[in-house]
Amino acid sequence: MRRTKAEAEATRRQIICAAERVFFKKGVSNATMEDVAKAAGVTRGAIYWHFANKTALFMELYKSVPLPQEDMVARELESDDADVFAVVERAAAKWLDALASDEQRQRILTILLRCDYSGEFAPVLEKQQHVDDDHKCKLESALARVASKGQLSACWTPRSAASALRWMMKGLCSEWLLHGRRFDLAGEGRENLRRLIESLRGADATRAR
Amino acid sequence: MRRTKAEAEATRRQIICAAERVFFKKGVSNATMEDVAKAAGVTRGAIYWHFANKTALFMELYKSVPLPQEDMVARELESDDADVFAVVERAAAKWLDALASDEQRQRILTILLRCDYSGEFAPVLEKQQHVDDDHKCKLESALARVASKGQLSACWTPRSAASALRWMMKGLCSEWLLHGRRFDLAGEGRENLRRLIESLRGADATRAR
DNA sequence: TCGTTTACAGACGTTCATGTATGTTAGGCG
DNA sequence: CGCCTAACATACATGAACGTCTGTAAACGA
Repeated sequence: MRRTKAEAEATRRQIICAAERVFFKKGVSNATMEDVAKAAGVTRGAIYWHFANKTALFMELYKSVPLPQEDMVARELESDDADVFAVVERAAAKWLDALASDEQRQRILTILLRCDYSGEFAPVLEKQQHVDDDHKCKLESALARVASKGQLSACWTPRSAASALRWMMKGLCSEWLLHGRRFDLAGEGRENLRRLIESLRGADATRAR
Repeated sequence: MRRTKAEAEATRRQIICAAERVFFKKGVSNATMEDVAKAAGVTRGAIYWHFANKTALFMELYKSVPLPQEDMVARELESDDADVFAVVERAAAKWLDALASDEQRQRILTILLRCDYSGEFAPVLEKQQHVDDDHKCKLESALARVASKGQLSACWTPRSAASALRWMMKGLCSEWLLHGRRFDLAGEGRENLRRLIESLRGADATRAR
């Protein structure tokens, strides 16, 4: 019953897919390898062949999902003449659309939000921290350029504006994912984003449409 | 070695205190009753005497910490002539101060942020959801009254403003607790809150100090 | 075509945490 | 003052999950 290379790759994908569903349903720490094996229609032996342990499986899921930061710090942000606000709004909206229409991505992000990062998964949290820091820096310096052109409302500093944007995005997604996706993420998310950005813009905020 | 009532109550508190430290360090799911017992200087027998199991211990911790919502939906908010913005800002700032100066509260909230709510702890998450909903409603209706007086900026609706406020608070606290408390929570938190609220206020935002 | 290795299934041994059951001692109460 | 029970400590039984080891049949390379 030796499988061909293609078949092996297929079962590997089955295992990852099953892990995603099981982790989502029972939580990472409560899920057992046996659970994942059953859901994938294989035995634990197969899983241990493809992955070292549960941590490795989790890492695989973590690697497989694009985070909002990757989109939001688009290269365009670095160009000096870009409309930073528009770029950020577009990128965020695009990412929200992608999340809203991809159930798999929803499950994986939910898993990442719910899981316990103490112990074995601590490095993941640390890495996430660095990604966050980096994203914050990029956003902040872009907003600093905006401010130097006098296009940032007097209410805000580059730093606080960057924080507000990031927290808004995170709060939005967290609430949507953890509280049962009870509102229209793409619609309301985009709307709220737009409102915040309007507030960040200078005096022309009130005459914007 | 039968203890007096007072002594028993003391060991009970020791256990809770130890659980807090151990849960914080190893995470709820990775922590064992033996760990907690050692940290408390007792045996597992003592813990099982005072608590049914680890879930009960966790619930005890959950009950013991005041959440920001309780302060933010102060009764003052319901009074019709109150300055809603000022009330919210003061309540939030007060809560941030309390958190920043109380390490125990920090640890407990960190535990609650990190832990895996699938399975046994799911009810906690649900309850949290209802508290959140309730808080959102209260805040929203208060902001609706503000809007009816024309004191809410044209950029915002009551609903989006309430969301923005809540997400800002959550993002602020989450980042501070999960990323190693690397900034001044009370100071920067209050500052950002103030900026957002200034943006929520009407046209007088720019002439505010 | 034949040996080797891959891709698993299944069995095994071990660890480890949990919950309970029992033992023990002293406090509180009549 | 003596009994009962509170407040634990200790010992025990159980089971679940893990990781490994062996078996095996077929794919793949030479």
